[in-house]
Amino acid sequence: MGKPRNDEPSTPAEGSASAAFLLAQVGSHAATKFAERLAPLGFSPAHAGILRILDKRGPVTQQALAGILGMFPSRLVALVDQLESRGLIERRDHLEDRRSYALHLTEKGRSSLQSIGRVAREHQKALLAALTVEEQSQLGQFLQRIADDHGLTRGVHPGYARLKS
Amino acid sequence: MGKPRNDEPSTPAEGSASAAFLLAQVGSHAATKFAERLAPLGFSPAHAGILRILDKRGPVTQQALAGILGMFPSRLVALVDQLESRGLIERRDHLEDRRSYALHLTEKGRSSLQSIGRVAREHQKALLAALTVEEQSQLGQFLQRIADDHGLTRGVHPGYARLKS
DNA sequence: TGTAATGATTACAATTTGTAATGATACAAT
DNA sequence: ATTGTATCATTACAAATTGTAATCATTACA
Repeated sequence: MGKPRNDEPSTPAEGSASAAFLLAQVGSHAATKFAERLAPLGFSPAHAGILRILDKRGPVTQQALAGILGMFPSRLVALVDQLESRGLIERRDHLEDRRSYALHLTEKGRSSLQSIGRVAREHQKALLAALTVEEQSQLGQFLQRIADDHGLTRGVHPGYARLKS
Repeated sequence: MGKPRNDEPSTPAEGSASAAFLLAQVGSHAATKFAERLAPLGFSPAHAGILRILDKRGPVTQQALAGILGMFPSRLVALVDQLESRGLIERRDHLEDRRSYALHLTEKGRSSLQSIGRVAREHQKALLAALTVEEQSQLGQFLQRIADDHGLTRGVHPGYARLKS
């Protein structure tokens, strides 16, 4: 009954699924729940992702933003339209290249981002309620190490590419 | 610099994202990578899920299977067709109700399930390579507790409902 | 019996997602 | 300068996905 060795991965057989499966399962659930909490504010996860990136990486072109989010520029158009019509971001003229816009986060957008942050914290609290604070921190470290190991971009959910507008 | 208290969740600010976000991010990545490993065998995650459930929960009707997977019965038809045409499952007559079929896993299906299991273990090994075996086990326990806490059905990925045929 | 409900399937409508075409602009090479 | 090619945002369009409704056979209930 010793612990499994590294080259002979555990097959948790009955009772608990594999960590990899659980990761996908719980991750999907987390994404769904977060989207549900976001919906009342009129945002989709993709909206939140856009605001987040604009906040962190300053003004960018739509092309660059699409690249970061891993979605087609054509799909970004509608999302940007929606956020701009709500006054959360602005399409300002790009100084050096008149083909493109420089997307800016407005004050109102920054404020929305804070609301989103609050929702995210509530979400996290509910999601991880089964763990002690200490364990939550450990979980976060494990996940961050996995994410880094696989070259995942911080703050960019691979699923943005296919989360509805 | 003490640890955050429970009613004042940590905002990891810079450097590392929140555990909830990481969960969704890494989980999505895990699902994608698993699907990629499965593709060469001619399976989608949904296929694997069906075989898995038939193996564990004996013969079931398509209606019941759709319920378990959280997908529409109409969508299941094509998936079952594909698996049956490959001889991995069978639509046998239901003894008590001639409207429905009893879906059975064949020997060949059982063998495919083993191949899938091997792929899953390779996948897990690669996915969790950044963690020690001890940490992998801990991660699995954390995730299982979260999954149980939220009433997630063991072995059923919420995303099956929208993973391509 | 007959009337409503259920299971599998098919048909269809709605949504989502990827690609290609458009018009304006930039850049590189004459 | 001028011509050709590449890029950016946008639109138009095609393909795939997904949800709903209709169908047919069968079962359950009144």
